[in-house]
Amino acid sequence: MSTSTIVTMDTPTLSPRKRYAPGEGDRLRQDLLVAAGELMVTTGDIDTISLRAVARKVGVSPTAVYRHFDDHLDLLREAVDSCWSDFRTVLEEAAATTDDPFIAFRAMGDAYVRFALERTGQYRVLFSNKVDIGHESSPGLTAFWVLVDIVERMLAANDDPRDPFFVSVQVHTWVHGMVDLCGSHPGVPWPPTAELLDGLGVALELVPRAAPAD
Amino acid sequence: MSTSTIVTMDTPTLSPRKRYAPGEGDRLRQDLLVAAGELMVTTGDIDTISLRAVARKVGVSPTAVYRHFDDHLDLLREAVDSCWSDFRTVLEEAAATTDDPFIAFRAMGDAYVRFALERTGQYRVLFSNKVDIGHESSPGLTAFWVLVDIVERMLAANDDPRDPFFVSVQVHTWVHGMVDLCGSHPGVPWPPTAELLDGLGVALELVPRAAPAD
DNA sequence: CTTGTGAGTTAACGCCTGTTACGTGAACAC
DNA sequence: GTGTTCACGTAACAGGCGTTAACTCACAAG
Repeated sequence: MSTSTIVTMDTPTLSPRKRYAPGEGDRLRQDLLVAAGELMVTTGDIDTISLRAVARKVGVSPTAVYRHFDDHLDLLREAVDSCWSDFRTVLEEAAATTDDPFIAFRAMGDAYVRFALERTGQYRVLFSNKVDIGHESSPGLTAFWVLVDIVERMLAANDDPRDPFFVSVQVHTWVHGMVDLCGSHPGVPWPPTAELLDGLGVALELVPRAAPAD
Repeated sequence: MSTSTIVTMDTPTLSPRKRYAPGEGDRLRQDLLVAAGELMVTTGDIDTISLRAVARKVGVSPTAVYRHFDDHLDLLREAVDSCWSDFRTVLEEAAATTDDPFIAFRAMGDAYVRFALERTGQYRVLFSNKVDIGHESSPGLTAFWVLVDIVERMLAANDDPRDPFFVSVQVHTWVHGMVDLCGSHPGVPWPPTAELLDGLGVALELVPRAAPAD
């Protein structure tokens, strides 16, 4: 008999998985990336994600990975890239809902916080990535420039002479600190994130300037 | 012959290490903690620090660890504790150099940033620790209350009615975001940290209030 | 000189890992 | 029907890991 009852770590326990038809083998590639992304959610650490674990989650043998990726690192790199792409899309869509920079700013902040707190593991992989994946900064930077643009428009509306880049760095570092700290220390009685976001806008004067009393 | 030329991963390449004399075996315990701390500096991730790697760094066999620690997790937990203790000492000493809360605030901020940027790996272990070490929050909290005290005195000096705890959370989240982001993405052209710290004090109004023009 | 004993070491176990070489079986082309 | 090709699977490798059991060996006490 070729089938045994022994369940090793490599044999999936359920869903014997029909193999994809010839020509659409690239779908497995996508499945592997999704599985890697899901593993990030629970581990929050990229170098504890083994090639075998990803294959196991999809229900495929470890060697099947090599048909679609050069090696372990290549798989992880692509998975991180696709995660960056998700994150960027979320932020850009939130920012594009309105032309009012103040509203867009808050929408972007909310989206940022929601992503970071709902998909904490992935967020950690993106931002506390010590693995040298190569071009680590560029995918995140494109979303950052959207923020700089919004900040620029807010400052202009307020006749505020501050440097938009500097203020954007202030915004991003602060929001990152909030979500990273709250996400990693859930036991601490943090103030609600909405309140913290409000405080950020007030402290950095990124709210519509009140019309002077006439 | 009992000595072979084969260098396995467990045999140290240099310094055959004299064993400690009877009675002072506890010194190896300390050596192991120091070695674990040094590994944190380079890895920044606690669960890639293997028991064997720590033993290797000290120049001792893996099993020697078990004389001083229950198991792998016990070793890591003690190492993290000792790292927390270092960090707390640095902050408290910086804060205790003066009675002026505004000066103490800045000194504490500088010390925080310096620790985080010089010992990035250890800082990451302390604050992005997803391993459930048990009492994860308490050692850091004691240093946090020192901050709350300083903030309280600053607010009092300024007749500022804000909640010291809330403001302290704002301070800490922001500083954490700054050092975490700068530390993990060294390629980005960050503004100087001193400038960012200044901006933090200004934005959160944690500077001596200017005397009203008379 | 004998006898412990403290401070380690050696050998081995079972497991998980990335990676290679090779096999297999179904779908399509002709 | 035959052959090829695509989409995988099987078996095996070498090496790292935590952990256990048993051993060694210098030094101190009596």
